Amino acid sequence: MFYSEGVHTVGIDKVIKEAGVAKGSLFYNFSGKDDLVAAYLEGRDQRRRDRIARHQQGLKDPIEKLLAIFDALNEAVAAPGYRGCAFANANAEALPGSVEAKALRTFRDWLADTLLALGKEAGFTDAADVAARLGLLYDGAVANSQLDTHPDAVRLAKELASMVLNSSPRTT
Amino acid sequence: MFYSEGVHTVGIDKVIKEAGVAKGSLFYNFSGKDDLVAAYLEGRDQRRRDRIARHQQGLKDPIEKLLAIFDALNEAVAAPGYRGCAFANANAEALPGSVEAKALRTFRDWLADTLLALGKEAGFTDAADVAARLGLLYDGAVANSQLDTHPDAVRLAKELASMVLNSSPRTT
DNA sequence: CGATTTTTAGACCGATCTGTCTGATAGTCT
DNA sequence: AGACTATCAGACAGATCGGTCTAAAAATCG
Repeated sequence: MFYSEGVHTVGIDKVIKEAGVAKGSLFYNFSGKDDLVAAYLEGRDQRRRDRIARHQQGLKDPIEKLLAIFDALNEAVAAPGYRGCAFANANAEALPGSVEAKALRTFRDWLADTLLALGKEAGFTDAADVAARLGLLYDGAVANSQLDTHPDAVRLAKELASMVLNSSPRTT
Repeated sequence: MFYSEGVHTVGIDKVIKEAGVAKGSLFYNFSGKDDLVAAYLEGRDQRRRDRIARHQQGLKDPIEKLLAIFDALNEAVAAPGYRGCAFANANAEALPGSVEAKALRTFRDWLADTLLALGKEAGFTDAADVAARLGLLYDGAVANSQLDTHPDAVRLAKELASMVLNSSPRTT
């Protein structure tokens, strides 16, 4: 519900009704709504990383691993009810320092690190630049899929990513 | 305030206090908060289109006009307090059919139409494909700038856009 | 079994939300 | 001047918000 309707829009009462649980139980297990939202976002983060790892499984070539990230995204986008990046959405109306902002930062940093590490592993002369370009394409695919419900956005992004990877100079 | 703090976060009372206006006056001029939000988003839409038009001013070549869109974006991103696309942010926690959703659709449709029209004007064999790629890069630049505060995202996107434009087949 | 933990339904709290209403005041027209 | 339009400050309403509390029931565990 937080994902499909928005963190602000969904109140505690809606949550307990949907979960079929007493209000007291919720606050017995979570210190407050912030805590609940943090748990929601942590779950999202974990599942997203798992999905990427699953699509990278068995691949040796770091370039293929980079491209597999787009395959993982493609799976997510194709899922019914896709509404874009949960972290970006939650952050859109959250204040700096909020749990939403922290969750966003956690994922973004992980993504940037992952792209950079794979770029280095692949031997790109300017791995940071390659990582930045891929990150841009990733974000573009996410946003475009959400805002225009364009089914080909991810495929297009992967295509452009291939182009970037093929045209960037490597030491090896 | 709607832009920097979020539509849901900012209440009527905050608005009238900041505007130095009486509550009655606000509801005398606007039928409700939705109406106020709609006006806010319409203003954003107008200013964004104006900014793009300004950057395209004097240019004849449709390809240069396409690239000028990224220049306009660059100006917006560089402005202090940039927090991404106002429509996307407002829509992140809005329900389908809301004024936020309508405003988003209006701008997105305009952007898609504009890209397609310029692509056709430039004589691309597959103008729809070119427009889709540019849209993807545009969205990527917006999202990346917002989520990572990456100052070079727009420049990078324009560079990739140039690559796309140069490598796409044209009839003329 | 007894002791402890967890869940239950729902009343209740104070704060905040959008929106209304009042009655006076000010500005703008002909 | 007179009629109309707009603004004012702020009390008020009804709903909803996150969160607390109670007292009983249920589940868990040594």
